[in-house]
Amino acid sequence: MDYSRLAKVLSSNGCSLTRAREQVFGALVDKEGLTMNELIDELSGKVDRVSVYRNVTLFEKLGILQRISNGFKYKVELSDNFSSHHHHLSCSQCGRVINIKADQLEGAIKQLGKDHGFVISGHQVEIRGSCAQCVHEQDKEVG
Amino acid sequence: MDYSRLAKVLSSNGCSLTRAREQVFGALVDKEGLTMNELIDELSGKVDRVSVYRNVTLFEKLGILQRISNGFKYKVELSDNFSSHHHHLSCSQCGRVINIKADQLEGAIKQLGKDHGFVISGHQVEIRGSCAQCVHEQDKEVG
DNA sequence: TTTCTTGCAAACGTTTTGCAAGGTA
DNA sequence: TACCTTGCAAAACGTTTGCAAGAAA
Repeated sequence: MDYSRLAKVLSSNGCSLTRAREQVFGALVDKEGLTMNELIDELSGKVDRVSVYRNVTLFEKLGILQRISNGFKYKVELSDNFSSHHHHLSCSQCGRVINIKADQLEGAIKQLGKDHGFVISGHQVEIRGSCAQCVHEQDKEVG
Repeated sequence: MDYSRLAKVLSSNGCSLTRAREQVFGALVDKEGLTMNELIDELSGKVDRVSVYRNVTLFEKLGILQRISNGFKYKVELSDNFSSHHHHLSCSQCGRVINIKADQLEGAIKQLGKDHGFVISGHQVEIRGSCAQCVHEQDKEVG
């Protein structure tokens, strides 16, 4: 695992790359968003839940990760700096959050800000429904 | 206050229009979204917080109200059946959630579902930033 | 050494559950 | 009567705080 970019962001903010931070970061690399509980479970025995919370908060402040809406809970995932800007399809059946590119949305959102004199600092699009896989499973059951 | 449509939805689902439900519904009419605490405070002395929660849950199930993301908390507002479909500008400074129409987004979102074989049941767009009023206040302070 | 981090325990705010009493049909 | 609904108390979560011990510079 390459922690050099992480280490750089941390050290330039007066923080060090500790074992716990490596663990939290490592648990998020190449993953779709995780709930706090999933993240805590995955790190259980390795990092205390309190440290998970503290480092998630820190990482968010440093722009290392972001929270994404998932129903009325949230999930965490590495931020655009460590992955790339995208939006989410939330499957209500299996709970997956699928990352998608959505260039068309970006323009429409910028325009809305302009129309309403609103200075946009960020946005989030959550599309709820059933993913292709769950729809497929259902079709099999019914058919 | 006209509760006839509310009564109709309730009774067609085997529920009655009680005093508490009138109160909860009434507190939401013609309002931008409220947090649970705001709603509970507004009904304090009139409806117990537990009943507020229970009826919010019921109303959501019956499509009477919807929860909207606000940061990683949520607010509640009457659903599209009792108001009209719209999206939200969340001001991070004053906390207001401003309702907007966003026709351009609707098409883009539908298309995304198609592209990914995803059956959309609902969507939510949250645009965070500073509302015109807060930006204006700030300009005054600085200038 | 000095400062940053961690783990544990305990506090907190939000939401849910159990239950007996009060309404409604 | 039979069922719904409410309020209260208490439990269950998710998250944060205080503090003393452990790691990093």
